[in-house]
Amino acid sequence: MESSNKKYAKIFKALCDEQRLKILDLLRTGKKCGCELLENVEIGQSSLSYHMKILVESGIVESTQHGKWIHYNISETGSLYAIKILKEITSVEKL
Amino acid sequence: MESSNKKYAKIFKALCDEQRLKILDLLRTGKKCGCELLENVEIGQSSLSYHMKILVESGIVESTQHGKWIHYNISETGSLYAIKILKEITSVEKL
DNA sequence: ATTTCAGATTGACAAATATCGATTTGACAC
DNA sequence: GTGTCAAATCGATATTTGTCAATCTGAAAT
Repeated sequence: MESSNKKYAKIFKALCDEQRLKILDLLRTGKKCGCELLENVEIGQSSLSYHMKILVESGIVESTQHGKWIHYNISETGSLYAIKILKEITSVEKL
Repeated sequence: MESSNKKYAKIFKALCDEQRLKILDLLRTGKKCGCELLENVEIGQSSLSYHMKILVESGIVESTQHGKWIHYNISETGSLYAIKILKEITSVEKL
């Protein structure tokens, strides 16, 4: 319960950067590869790769390799988990 | 829609630090003043004040002054709003 | 009006983050 | 194999964040 905070912080850390929120927004219209994302974001390739790693490790985004491309999409499981956690940590205990 | 990302990032930024999650957890059992929180957290008074400001500005926590004490509590409105935003940004558009 | 105590603010500093350009890796074509 | 293109990694750097100790502010009590 104490140490879950580290895990939870990691999830919300994925969501506290403007670039990553922009990327997430791009993914809302469906699965996209890195180079597609790169065209719609104002950062370089290495920075994009850095952000994608954070998003994937948070569980909110998942990636699948298709040859040399990697396709990214919003993970429903990961998203629902994040929502569950958010509800939990903001719920006031009833007496 | 583009610039809301800044606003959203601010909300999730409140949740991406272990100390703040710890504080939120303490508030789950009810309204508490700063000095009470201070006793249960391993940081100094100025750091606590810094974190409380971030939490309050995110809308997830609200504060009320009682004399020289300030009471903090989890805001239901703010929490519901955060949940709403999280659902939105992770929802995949249906065609 | 002085003292006391809760909380905010300031200045300094270390650690973590986000960025870039350059290089490396890995898959597919040729 | 060689070349090509997507993505990862590395090294350097600027910015942001979290922390502390010290000081300031503001309310309540004496």
